Amino acid sequence: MNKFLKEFKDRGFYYQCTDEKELSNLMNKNRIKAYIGFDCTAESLHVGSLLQIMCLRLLQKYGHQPIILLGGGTTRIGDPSGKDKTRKILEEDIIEKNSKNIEKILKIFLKSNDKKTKPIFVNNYKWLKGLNYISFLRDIGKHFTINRMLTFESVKTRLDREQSLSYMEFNYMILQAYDFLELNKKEKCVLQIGGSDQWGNIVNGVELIKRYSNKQTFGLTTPLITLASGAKMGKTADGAIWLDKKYLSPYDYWQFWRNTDDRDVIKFLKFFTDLDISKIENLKDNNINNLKILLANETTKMLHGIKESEAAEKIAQEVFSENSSGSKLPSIAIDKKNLNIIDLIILSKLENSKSEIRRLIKGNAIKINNNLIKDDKFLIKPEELNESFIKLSIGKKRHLKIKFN
RNA sequence: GGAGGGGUUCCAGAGCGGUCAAAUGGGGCGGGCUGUAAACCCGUUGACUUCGGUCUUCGAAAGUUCGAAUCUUUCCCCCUCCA
Repeated sequence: MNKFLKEFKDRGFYYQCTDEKELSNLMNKNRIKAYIGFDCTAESLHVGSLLQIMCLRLLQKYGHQPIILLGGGTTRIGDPSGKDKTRKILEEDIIEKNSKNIEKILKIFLKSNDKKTKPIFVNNYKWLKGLNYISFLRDIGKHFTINRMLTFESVKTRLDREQSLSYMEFNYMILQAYDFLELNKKEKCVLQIGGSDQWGNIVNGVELIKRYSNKQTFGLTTPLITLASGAKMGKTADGAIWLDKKYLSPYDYWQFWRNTDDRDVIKFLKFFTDLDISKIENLKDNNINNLKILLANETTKMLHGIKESEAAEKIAQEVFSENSSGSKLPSIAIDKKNLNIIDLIILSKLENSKSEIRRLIKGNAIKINNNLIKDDKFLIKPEELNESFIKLSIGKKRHLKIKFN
């Protein structure tokens, strides 16, 4: 089997392929170009897209060239796959802004120094915006039958549940197929990779190219990542795990990985780090917490760089060691004056509801310099402190250094 | 075009004139156990409070009433069925 495909499988990326054997042959013979599409609905990417990004990296590793298709055009329509409702349509300028931001994130993950594997960024708005309706119907539309389109999962679920599916959304799959055709013509792209929910859309593209230009192309999908807990990857109550400092700090990103469920750790090491498969296999018996730290370090390093990753690990050590002074913790500065505990926490912005703070105090959650605060009228007198700062703790995980000016 | 059903606190979902800041479950938060895991147990989950209470919430507005999430009217939005 082709080396790329072998590792693709070993790491657990593989779900389905339109013609694995032929693809393997082709990839053995040639460097190929493969693409993954990213839609521009959100202002940034989150860990939900990380597996696709790892696929792109893997392509580069084996000398193939990734194409990133930014769905500037298709986002204007909205993919009905996996959605039970029509999404609200975004403003044009927001889509443009989103696509630029997404491109920036992807560039962090992909190497650009080798000309042969340098990522190619394209935006399908470029070719979709100027499509002529009549000629599109004649050239492209004739290759699709409604009979078949109705059998696709994305369409079927909507119809089965008698949820409306607009004609606009119904066309999404044709446009995505057309994207592949366009990339095949312009860039000689022969492979589309995507999540398993994209299978239908990808197959459409492969078939369109077959009918339109009588060329063989391929589709490859990755599995939907399911967590041991059954939850969706990367979604927490606070929101998505963003791959952007602006929306999620490197420390919080590090913590996300550090808190991985035991049962998911090995899987994630294979998915989301560059560590050799054989090495990961050997690591299996190590202390699970050390593996989680390794996972957190590797993933954070890849996105935010080694410095941020090391800093995050150090902060974590501070935060979770029982009697630390908190010297390395994030800090804020406030004016030197007597403050009661509730006002102090409000100023720290760790909480913004006084009722909630009172509840936390009742629940034994608040500590100053590792001492439990029981009284919600507790007064902090900066003048009487030995140090120029205090460590404020809420629960076990939130700590802050407060300096008095 | 006709006939019904519904919009409740983060989510699902009870309540259908006072005892409702609103059952129950999920999620969140905090505590316990532990390993920053899972499972489990306990507490908590609108805001403010001098801890007595006070104020603001049940799609929107107006009204009936001593008193409305609960009744009436109008409006907006969802859904189901029939043609």
